[in-house]
Amino acid sequence: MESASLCAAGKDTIFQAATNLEEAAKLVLSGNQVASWGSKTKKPCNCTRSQCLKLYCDCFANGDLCNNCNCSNCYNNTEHGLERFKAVKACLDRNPDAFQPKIEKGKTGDVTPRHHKGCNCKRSGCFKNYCECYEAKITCSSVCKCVGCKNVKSLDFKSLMNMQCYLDSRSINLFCISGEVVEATCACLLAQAEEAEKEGCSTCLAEHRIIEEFGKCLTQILHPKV
DNA sequence: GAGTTTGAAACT
DNA sequence: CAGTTTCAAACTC
Repeated sequence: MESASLCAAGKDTIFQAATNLEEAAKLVLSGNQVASWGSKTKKPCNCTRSQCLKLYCDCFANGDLCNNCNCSNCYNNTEHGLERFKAVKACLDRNPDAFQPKIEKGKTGDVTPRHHKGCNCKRSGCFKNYCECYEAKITCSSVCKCVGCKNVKSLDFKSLMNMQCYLDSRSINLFCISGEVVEATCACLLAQAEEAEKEGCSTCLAEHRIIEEFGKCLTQILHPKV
């Protein structure tokens, strides 16, 4: 029984290693093609210490060879194929998804792309290019572990005016919603925030839940009987 | 352009 | 797996 499971585990390990090796070979080959074609326009890197063989290097992380970069002591080229292959394999051993795109398209029917791993920003508020989500021009999601996130969906003035046009057609004035309604809405949002805090949700997730709650409140205002 | 800040990746 | 270090890009002055 135990030896059987050990055997299965061994098989898995070998299979994973083989997969990584195959993936590494593919990446090395694709990199060679990019270098020889030289057609792909990409941002040049400026690496000095990583030899462009670690994921710190954008070229390497994207599976590209360095081409017209400003890097020094670069090994991410055809002359150092073996070193590059070893580096790719080492990355894949650490993380089999290391060379997968970080931004995944939303599931079928969901048009919102999101960061695969999410960000971990603490000081930028996810509102500067330090944040991988912000840099990719997408909002943070529930997979993010960021603190003080400002990179969330928000209503802009145009959306608000469009909403008012819709409400006008129904003789509802968004800007004249009674104090009672505002108070009730705030109470709902506060309750949602407290619940999120009690459940230990991340700031980002809590914000998402509050926004969702706000959406529900708006629906209630527009369709009081629903 | 030099120095600082930032967060991902790598390392321990 | 958490804490620390290294790294290169983003940012500020």
